[in-house]
Amino acid sequence: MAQKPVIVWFRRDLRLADNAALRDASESGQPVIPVFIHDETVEALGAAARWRIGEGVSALSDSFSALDSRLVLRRGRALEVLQGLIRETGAQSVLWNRVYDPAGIARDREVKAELRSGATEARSCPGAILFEPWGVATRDGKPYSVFSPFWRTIRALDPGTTIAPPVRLQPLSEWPQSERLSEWDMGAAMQCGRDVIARCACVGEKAAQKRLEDFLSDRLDRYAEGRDFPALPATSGLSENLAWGEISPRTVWRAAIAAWEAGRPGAEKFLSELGWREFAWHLLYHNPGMERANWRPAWDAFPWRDDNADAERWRRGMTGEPFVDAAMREMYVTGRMHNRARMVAASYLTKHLLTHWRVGMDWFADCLIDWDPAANALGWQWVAGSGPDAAPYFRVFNPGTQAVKFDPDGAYRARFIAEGQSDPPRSALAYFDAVPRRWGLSPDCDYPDPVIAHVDGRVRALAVYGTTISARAK
DNA sequence: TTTTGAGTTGTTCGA
DNA sequence: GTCGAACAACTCAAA
Repeated sequence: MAQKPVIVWFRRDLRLADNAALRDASESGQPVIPVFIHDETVEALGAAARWRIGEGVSALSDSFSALDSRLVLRRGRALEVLQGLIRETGAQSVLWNRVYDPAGIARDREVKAELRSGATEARSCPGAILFEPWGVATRDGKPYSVFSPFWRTIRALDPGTTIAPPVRLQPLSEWPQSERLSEWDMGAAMQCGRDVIARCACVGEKAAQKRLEDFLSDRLDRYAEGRDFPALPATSGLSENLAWGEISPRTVWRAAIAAWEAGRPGAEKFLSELGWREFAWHLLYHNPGMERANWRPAWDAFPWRDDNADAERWRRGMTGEPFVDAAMREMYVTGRMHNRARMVAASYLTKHLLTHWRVGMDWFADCLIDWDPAANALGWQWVAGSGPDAAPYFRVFNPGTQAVKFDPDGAYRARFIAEGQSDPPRSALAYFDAVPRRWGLSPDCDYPDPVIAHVDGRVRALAVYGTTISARAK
């Protein structure tokens, strides 16, 4: 009897465990063809994210090799690549795990319709979030737009058990051709930053699992207090792996629930952070416009500046505000930024520098290896004030006060700002290796004066809010 | 339908 | 140094 292979199309689910599409394919008894497609959505990723997904694909490829299988790599429009593979292999079906961003949804809808019209089974499975967005609603049947009631609801739900990774996959008699990952040169856009960030990245399914285990054993109990201090190793660091699906949110959720049931302090707080990730994806699903547009229309009247010279200083970690600059440099050196630092840096750009949150978000998209469109749309709009949170307009972070509170001994700032230190640490010097040469930065230069004094920035921001947002409400 | 309580993460000022 | 109040008003979600 002829083989009727099943294609499993990998996208943001670079793992074998808790992978519904892969499970269904392997249980079909047919040969499984795993494929990753370098399509326009990969092309659209920022520099660091594109490099990072390449690393994840490499690790996934190794995992399949260990199963005597092969991850097929192809470049092109997803539909055409899949149709080509179907022709070449006689595959009868294509399975994948859903994504929930607007561009991904549009692509997948077309792929599904076209494949089905060609009499190929095309089916998507859940996996990138805990609950399907259309399954969580208020009593009125509307999607939640406030976190607390959303959280109360999903906290009581059960996302189900995790799926074991396949032990073996039905072999294929003849493998379709694969492109080489090295030829894709996924780090091309990163220039000098690539080697610096590579030292900090934690790639692949095994590494993600270990990260989770280490966090639960070493750091969970102090998570609630420690998570606000960017110099401490207090957080899970899993955003990087969750972003590319190297670990499933359900795996993390169930581990955290077990810790909570064991009475571990910090477990509830950690769970709620998973809740925020979930909330962001549900919001984006129901409000696809919020990637680019103010969630509160009243904010369309706010005279944010487009890109400008101050914003450029912000990007370069040269605002003269040490906590903000440390944050921006951390992103350049590690590809990530501590959550508290993200808030302070974002507040500074949108309020002190009166620059549109999209300008900052676009930069984050280019620099973060844990880039997540939903979390960033929510986070940036939340800080800016335009998002679903009703943040009081007068909430303007004071970078100096934040530093005193959350970096009391200056360890975080010293870690990433070399200027003024007689013997700066490697992490601070690494910044100068990572940034483009044309910026002309050197650790021997003087640290800049502040772009704007905090008091002046605060007063200016509040004045603009007063004459636009709050005036319109009257 | 109407009412009611509540709402991630802050800062500043004055007692 | 510490503490409470003011900084606005709105919208959501549930009863």
